[in-house]
Amino acid sequence: MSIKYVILGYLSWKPMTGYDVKKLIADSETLPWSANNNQIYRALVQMYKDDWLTKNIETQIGTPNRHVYTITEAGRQALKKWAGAEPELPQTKNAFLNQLMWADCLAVEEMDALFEAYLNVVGEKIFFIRVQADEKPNMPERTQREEYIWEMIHKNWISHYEMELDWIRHMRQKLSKMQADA
Amino acid sequence: MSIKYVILGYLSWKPMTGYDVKKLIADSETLPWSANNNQIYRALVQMYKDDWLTKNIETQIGTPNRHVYTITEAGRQALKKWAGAEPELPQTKNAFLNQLMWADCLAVEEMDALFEAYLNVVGEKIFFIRVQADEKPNMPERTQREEYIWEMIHKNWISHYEMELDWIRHMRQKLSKMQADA
DNA sequence: TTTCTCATGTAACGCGTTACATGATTAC
DNA sequence: GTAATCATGTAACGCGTTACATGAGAAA
Repeated sequence: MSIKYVILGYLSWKPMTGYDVKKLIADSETLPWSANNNQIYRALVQMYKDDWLTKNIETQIGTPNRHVYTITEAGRQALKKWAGAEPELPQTKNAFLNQLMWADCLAVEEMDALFEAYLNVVGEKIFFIRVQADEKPNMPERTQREEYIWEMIHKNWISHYEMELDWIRHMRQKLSKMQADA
Repeated sequence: MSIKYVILGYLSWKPMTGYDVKKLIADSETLPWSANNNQIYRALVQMYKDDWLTKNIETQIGTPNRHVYTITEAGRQALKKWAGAEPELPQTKNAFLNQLMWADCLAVEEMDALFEAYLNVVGEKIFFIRVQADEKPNMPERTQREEYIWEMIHKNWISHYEMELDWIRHMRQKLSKMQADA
């Protein structure tokens, strides 16, 4: 997967500068990038060279000039092609599961503290995803279908993390029962 | 997260060569590494230098000598420390969700094909995780607790992917209904 | 005869991250 | 007076990947 298409996607809403795109990516609680300049500005330059974007430089005094990029027809076609491409598996790195693999050396209280800590980080994440959904950026007019899709993407993330919570709670209960029985 | 601790974890079962560890990682359907030599052999050398491992070289004729690594007490302590460390959020890169964000340009049949394809890749993944669970590697004797934990890790992955399936099916149905109503 | 297993390692490269650099304006 | 916002970009680095390199013995 490439961040290129995410940038291109946002530019399909309206012309923007790298700085604008950066903010959109940074504000997202679910996009898997930290919105660093290095990637975004390079990607814009590359897509400009590939004629996926046109550039309009607005000269300013004091601050750096704004490089406003606009998606071209070729850009829209590249985006569409990518949107319909063969889907990949989601790739999850769950360090917590790897910790658990070797966690049997921990005492009962230590493991319980680990569960508690995991509940906290996941719970917080859910909270922030919900907050972000309420503070939606300026979106263009959208079809009913697109609105539904975005809602479902949001639900996908929420379900993902809530499953973690249920899973941990279930495990914790079972383990404390095993402990009590022994 | 570091692959170091996964290697260390396997070595806590029994002494092994890099080649052995590589196979264990490669056979795993859920560990997020492709088991490449570059990482594994380097990690072993580094952990040996840090005195987390000792090395015993078994000379052979014809094939390269076997470098058998054994975990030390310092190694076990490092593993335990890591196992009890502050858990991180799982980091998921779901390219499919990013595709969907800009998929409204697709025709109804194209989007349906996309859903079908995603159902397939996720379904296959579930299948392979189940297969791998049946062909367990030679594991050491384990406590009841550890066995339960490993079972729950397995369930975590399965639930994760089955949630994807449910989610897609639900979405697909809803979208075809929206299509019919319009 | 070709492929697989055993067994070690290196080279080149891509993607992503943090931190650095500059500098005016506006808000607290 | 300090911090955030606007706005562009570069440098250094880490982690991970594929591919390369070698070479014997066993299996298909």
